Amino acid sequence: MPAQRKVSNLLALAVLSYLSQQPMHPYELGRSLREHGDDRSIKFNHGSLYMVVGQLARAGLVTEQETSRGGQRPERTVYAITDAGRAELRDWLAELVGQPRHEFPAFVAALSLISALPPGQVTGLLRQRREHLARQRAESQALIDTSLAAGVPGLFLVEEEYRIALLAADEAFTGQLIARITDPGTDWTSPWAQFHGESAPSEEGD
Amino acid sequence: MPAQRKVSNLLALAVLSYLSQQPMHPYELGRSLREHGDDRSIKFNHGSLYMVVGQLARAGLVTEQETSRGGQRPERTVYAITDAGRAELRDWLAELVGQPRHEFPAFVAALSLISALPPGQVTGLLRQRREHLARQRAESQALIDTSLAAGVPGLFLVEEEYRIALLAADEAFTGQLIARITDPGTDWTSPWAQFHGESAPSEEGD
DNA sequence: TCTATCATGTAACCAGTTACATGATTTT
DNA sequence: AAAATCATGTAACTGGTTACATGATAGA
Repeated sequence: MPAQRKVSNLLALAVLSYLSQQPMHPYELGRSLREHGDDRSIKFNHGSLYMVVGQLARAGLVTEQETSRGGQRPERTVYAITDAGRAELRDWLAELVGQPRHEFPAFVAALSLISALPPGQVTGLLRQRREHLARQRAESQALIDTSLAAGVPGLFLVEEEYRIALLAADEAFTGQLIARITDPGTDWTSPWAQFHGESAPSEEGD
Repeated sequence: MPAQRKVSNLLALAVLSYLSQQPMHPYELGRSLREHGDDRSIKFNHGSLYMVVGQLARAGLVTEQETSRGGQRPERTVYAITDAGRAELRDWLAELVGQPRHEFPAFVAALSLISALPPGQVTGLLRQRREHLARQRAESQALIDTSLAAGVPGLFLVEEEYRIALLAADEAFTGQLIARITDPGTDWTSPWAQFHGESAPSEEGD
């Protein structure tokens, strides 16, 4: 087994990465993450940042560097990455890139139970889905375009391109699924429809 | 905002679906889930089942139907779905199919921080990744083939086909990314390599 | 100057995982 | 009959989210 990480939350990876550039206090980390749009790639909220930084500190991957009070503001604790932290960052990143793990997207769960809805309703929902996906894809593309125009190097936009690739594949799959359900030649639609007391859905409007 | 679900764990969706067929006790639910291979689509373990069933009961979406003791075995509590539970099942499924939510796959996180690794190492890792993906895709395909041969209707294998579609897209993207990094014509590889004190990686072996 | 928003952190709560417990079968 | 595995559940712990608290600045 691959040596369970002491801190498994992916937010910790981002924290290590940012701290490898320069020491910061948690709030500043949050600001930086948002500014760089990393909140699109890594789930986080105010609370989880403090939690993760605490975990990293307990694990010895970061240390309190100074506890300064600027003016009358609450104490801000600045953290710095340690050598162990740098090693963890490299090792963890390498693992994530080199060894894809089995994940559980919500749509997979939904598909595995899809027979609980009648096929007529499902085709409608799938059409809706396709539109949502197209819109999301367009948004991602727009984000890339404006970023590039603003001078952001392409290297820092690969994750967005990856997202687009997945969205496109999802869209294509969704379209094919609609076709298969509405295609009267398919074997599995009729029993499905009958189970729900429906007749097979027509192929209008695809 | 879309009326936060009282129980948000996707395992609960599967539980509702299975209980809509017939009442069962938690352990039996677990067995059924594994037998149908739903553990590939929905993350669960022994403990989380009991938790989720408890949550569903508190939310009124399922009820204890009977508490039978068969022989000397520990008490088995059998649960049945309620009308509210059936409504929740339909509504939740419809939402999941019709409105794709923003998700956070690990590889997206890794890509967003990829500049922390030197490009030479990254290309190697990406090649590794591509092989892993190909293997996973082959496994999924094999699973589909044997299931179909065993008489499982295609309707119950769509989620596996979806997974294959995503894996294929991922593979393709990974290949293109390797090409872009090793392509000496690309603008973003050189500064990246220099930042790590490397020369740009060559395009051998792709 | 009152109100809103920013900046910063802590505490309480809930969800999820791991470990424990125990009687019943089956295998050796 | 001892050991392993199945069947079933509970309890303890850890991770994550939401809500709370509070001084500082900026806008009305």
